[in-house]
Amino acid sequence: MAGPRGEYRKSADRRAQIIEAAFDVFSRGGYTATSVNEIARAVGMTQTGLLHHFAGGKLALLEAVLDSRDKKAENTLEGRTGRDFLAGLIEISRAQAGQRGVVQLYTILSAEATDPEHPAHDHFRERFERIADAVTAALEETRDAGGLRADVDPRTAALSILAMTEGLELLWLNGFDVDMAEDVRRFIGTYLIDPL
Amino acid sequence: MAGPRGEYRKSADRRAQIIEAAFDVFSRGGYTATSVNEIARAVGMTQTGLLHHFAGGKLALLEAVLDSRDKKAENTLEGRTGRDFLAGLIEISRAQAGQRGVVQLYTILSAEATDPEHPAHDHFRERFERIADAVTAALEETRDAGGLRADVDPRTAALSILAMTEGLELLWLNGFDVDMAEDVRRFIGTYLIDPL
DNA sequence: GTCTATAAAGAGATAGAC
DNA sequence: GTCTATCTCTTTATAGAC
Repeated sequence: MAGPRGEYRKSADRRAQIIEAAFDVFSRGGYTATSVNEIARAVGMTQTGLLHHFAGGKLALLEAVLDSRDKKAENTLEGRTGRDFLAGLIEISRAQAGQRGVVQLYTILSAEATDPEHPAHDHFRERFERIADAVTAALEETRDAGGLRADVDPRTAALSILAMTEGLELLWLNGFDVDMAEDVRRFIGTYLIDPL
Repeated sequence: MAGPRGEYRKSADRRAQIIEAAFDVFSRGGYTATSVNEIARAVGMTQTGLLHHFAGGKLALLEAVLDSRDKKAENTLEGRTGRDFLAGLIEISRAQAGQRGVVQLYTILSAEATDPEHPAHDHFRERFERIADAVTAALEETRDAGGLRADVDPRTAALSILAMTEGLELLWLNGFDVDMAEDVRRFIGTYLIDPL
């Protein structure tokens, strides 16, 4: 199973290179405020040359960027459950502090995609649902293992944890000196019998 | 001290009416994705007719909208301190649930204004600073009255409370069934000796 | 105070040459 | 695979009539 060669390989490389550049530019201005031409210039091409690689136009380009990033992020939590999964959330928060671009991309996009007319609206709603469900499951597993406080509703708690994470990112992006990982750790701890 | 009359009065009314419409439209798409023409149509004017009332163009219009909203919001917390101020935060969260427009305006704008190049960048940074300072002061007052847990740093806690509030708003806008006021109440409670 | 007309810039998309 | 050229639409802003 060797990778593509010759012309195909060249095209795939180019595509990856474009996605990388698009990620940078989208990260600064979100989707709407960013032009394809801006991305094309960043990668040393013209607008038309770039769009040749993305049949669905600007939107297909954004989706390619999001797919690429989502895949990278899923690995940290792969196969973890219960308290171990919750600890993974803290690790992710810690890693975020070194990745302003990713944080900014998702923060700006998930806010502008709040509008049901936004092309990425469904993508972000589903993404939040997926995360919320996974955290809920981890809290339920923790409860079954006797590690959750008695008065905690897993779903409500999961949404609060997600909210805290997103909110801290917003403040951090605005230049505030917050320790995202530590604050998340403390907050998750308020739901547990033994702190993390 | 009667208000303006005749022609002046008419102009001031028109201005207020435009600000109201601009608020609605900005609330749906943020600043960048919204055109002046869209707002003009909403108020039954042309783009040029509208801009006649706002010398600084589109940006002056946004600033007028934000000024108008900020003034309305300040009243709830006016003159309150300590635990009473913290209770005010919960009242505000409760009120938000009936004002999707305001929440959406501030959520989208504070995310897109994360970019230092954004015209409203300074406005939002300063707004967050102001809120963070006020909450920090309220927590310090609560500590001086013996109501704060011993290991709580007021500034860190204030930022977490602000983060939680913003994050809950984002989830709520995305259609999640969160009880913003209740979740904020519970979270502030984790810092206090007696819950609110 | 509001309009029409228009300028000047920039967007995304397509056709077709090489 | 990438380009130039071009279309069409939309943006903000200005000039000037009424």
